[in-house]
Amino acid sequence: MIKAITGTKDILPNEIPNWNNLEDIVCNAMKAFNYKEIRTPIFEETRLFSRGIGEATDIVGKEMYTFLDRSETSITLKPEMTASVVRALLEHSLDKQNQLNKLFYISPMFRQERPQAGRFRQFNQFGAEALGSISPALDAEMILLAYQILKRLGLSNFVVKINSLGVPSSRENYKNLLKEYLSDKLNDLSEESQKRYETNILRLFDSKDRDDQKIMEHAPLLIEHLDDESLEHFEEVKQMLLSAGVPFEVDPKLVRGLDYYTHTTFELVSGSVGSQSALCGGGRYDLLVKQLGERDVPGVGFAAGIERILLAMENEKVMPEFIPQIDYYIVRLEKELSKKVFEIANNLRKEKSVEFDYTQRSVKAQMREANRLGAKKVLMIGGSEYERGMVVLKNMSDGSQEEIAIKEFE
RNA sequence: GUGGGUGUAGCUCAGUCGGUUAGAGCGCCUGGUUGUGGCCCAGGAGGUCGUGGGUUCAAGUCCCAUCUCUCACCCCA
Repeated sequence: MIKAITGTKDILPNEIPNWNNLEDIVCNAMKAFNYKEIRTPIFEETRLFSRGIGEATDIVGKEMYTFLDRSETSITLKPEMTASVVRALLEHSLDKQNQLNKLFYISPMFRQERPQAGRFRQFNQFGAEALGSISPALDAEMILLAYQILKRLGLSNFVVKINSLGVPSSRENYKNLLKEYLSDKLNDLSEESQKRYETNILRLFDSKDRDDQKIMEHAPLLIEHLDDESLEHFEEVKQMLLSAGVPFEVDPKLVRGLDYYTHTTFELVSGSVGSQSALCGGGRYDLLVKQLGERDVPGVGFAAGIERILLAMENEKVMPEFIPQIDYYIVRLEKELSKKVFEIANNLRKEKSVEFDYTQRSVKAQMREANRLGAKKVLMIGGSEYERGMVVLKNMSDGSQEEIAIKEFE
């Protein structure tokens, strides 16, 4: 039997209402904050991601679905959306048409990792990007937006973590400080962390190695060595979150894996899913656009994992229940009336949802099916009523029925 | 890429110290009088026990391999 590729999933009809519900809530929230939807291709030239996300990141280094097409161009299925959105912005000069572009998306992404709870190779994200302003109000808005969406979906068991990475100049100073602190402890670090000491020293804070954590516990923190401008930016973000009533905690060790972040980074972390607990992550990226084009456009954004959110909703038992319903089921008493049923059904279908039996089942079986489908009303065609030009209309909720002229349905 | 667990009906699972026709619940189908659902009752369909080897008189059960799914590491949404 041919099966879906490892790490991919079919979303079956009975799950679709949950997806539609989530997408509706996302779209409505985005609309409320005046974000406009954007859709970009599923694949891009590989160098968009290698340049945009960063060669040293895990995503680019070992997780991308990359292949050569027939003209030998290196193609990659998008592992995240920010680089694509920025590409589209520059390609169509949206940044010149509007000073500020507030965009959102809902789209599948692809990463070749080992699947586990809350992690898939094809997964869906919704997210938002605001391009064109350095205002901390937008950093706060992103966090508020993500927070509100999760709340509207019914989730409560999650926390908002924020941090600031400052600007590159203050970060460089800090990195040197950190290197100095670690210089005599290098041999005590795990192998992985020793590598990161060279490639991306900030990520040492992420290490789950006990000994590493012990060492890092006393390390100087970036947030204590920010320049004044970065501090002020961060302070304003926090003030606005407070005034918006968004509870948050500052996590100085929150260092995100993508190269392009500056200033604010944040995560919304659930306590209701497995170890893949980040429902949503994002931050400010004032340098990315320049890296991909010649123009200098600041930006801030977030991405949220739909599968993880649905999983959290299930575990928190806040998934709304959707009971299937149709307006009419048409029961045919004599099988010679099949053509009549077909005609009436299609008339009703101009306005209502209608179903009928396509096989030759008994009246009892048809009624059972009507009940199974959640039909509000059953139209019975045939017998003496039909000869008098009437049909029986049965109300399935209370079992009452009445005769109505068949003309009403023709 | 590394490690642990798992695989029996459409679904959730039981199956004893290896022993004869492999079970349950749910779901599905049919029926419980001539043309009526939900509840109840009766009956029915549906399984090469993941796959391939091996041990044995005998394997769903033991051993090996392989695949699958799954959880965790890693990383992230």
